[in-house]
Amino acid sequence: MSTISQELKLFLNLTIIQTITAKRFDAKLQNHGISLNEFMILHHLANAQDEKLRRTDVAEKVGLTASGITRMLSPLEKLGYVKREANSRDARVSYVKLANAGKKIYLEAIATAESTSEQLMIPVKSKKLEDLQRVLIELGGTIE
Amino acid sequence: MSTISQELKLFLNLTIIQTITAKRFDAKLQNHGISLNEFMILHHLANAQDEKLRRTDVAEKVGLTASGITRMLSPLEKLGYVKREANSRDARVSYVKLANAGKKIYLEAIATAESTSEQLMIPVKSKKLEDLQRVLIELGGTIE
DNA sequence: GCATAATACTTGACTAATCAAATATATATC
DNA sequence: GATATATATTTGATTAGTCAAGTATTATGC
Repeated sequence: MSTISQELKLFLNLTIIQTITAKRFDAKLQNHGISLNEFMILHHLANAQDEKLRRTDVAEKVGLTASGITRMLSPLEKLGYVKREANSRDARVSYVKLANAGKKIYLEAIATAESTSEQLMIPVKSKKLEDLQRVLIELGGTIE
Repeated sequence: MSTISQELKLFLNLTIIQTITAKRFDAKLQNHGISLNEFMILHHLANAQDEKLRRTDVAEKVGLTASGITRMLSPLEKLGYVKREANSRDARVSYVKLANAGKKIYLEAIATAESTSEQLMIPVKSKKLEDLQRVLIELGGTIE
């Protein structure tokens, strides 16, 4: 049996935990018609200056490529959750701005997100975050 | 600005950290021609009794669906990294068994995986895992 | 021991993302 | 101020996975 380092175990567990918890989270958010990544975009917009961000900044904040962001934003625009805004100083840039409908959905989804993450993180709370590896195991990590 | 709980922040950071680190990890493993999830399958097989597992067990261990596992294993079989084995007691079950070529690749990839995870987890080590949220921020979490 | 339900796996249709290339604009250099 | 390089975004082709349905087999209740 191969022995692997604590760091590698930790990383692998991070991976599987995220795979599993993201699915559960996503399923809950479907009640609001949005995905986890869409929720994350709305969150970043809601907390940004003027509730708007450049598309590359959105990409960086959610960890996707600019291309992926273009694809994700297109349906959100059609639904009227976000809108485009030009940058008067730089014509290459296109801002994404939170629209009213998007803000409404975001605020509704927050309640769901809070209760879901609370449920998911119960084991973390009880251990007071002191041992990440142990926590990851408790959350369902399969590498011990 | 909306205020969100520690648990939700933690979960969202877990998500983005994983998105980013998985990409880096995956890129490194490409030197061995395998993906992160393929590496994880080889790892579980290498550590299993008789170096074999049922397909559903593989699915559960890596957090994917049975369908996804079928699709992932197909190229690994073609490459001769894993092979099929029947279960004499239950004809529904098909074992996945680590083949020699697969073991070889796994052992080679381990070195890469170790050095990559070590690099990725440097901030974790230094903080001795005591504060997960702080660590996630240090790893690049964008929700503070 | 027969009908019903549960389990293991595969397949077709789809989706969310990637990458590489294309377009448009802005910045820097000489 | 012309040319080369860098940045912001979009698009076509591809990929890794999902879900729902289908097939085969096994387990359960009467």
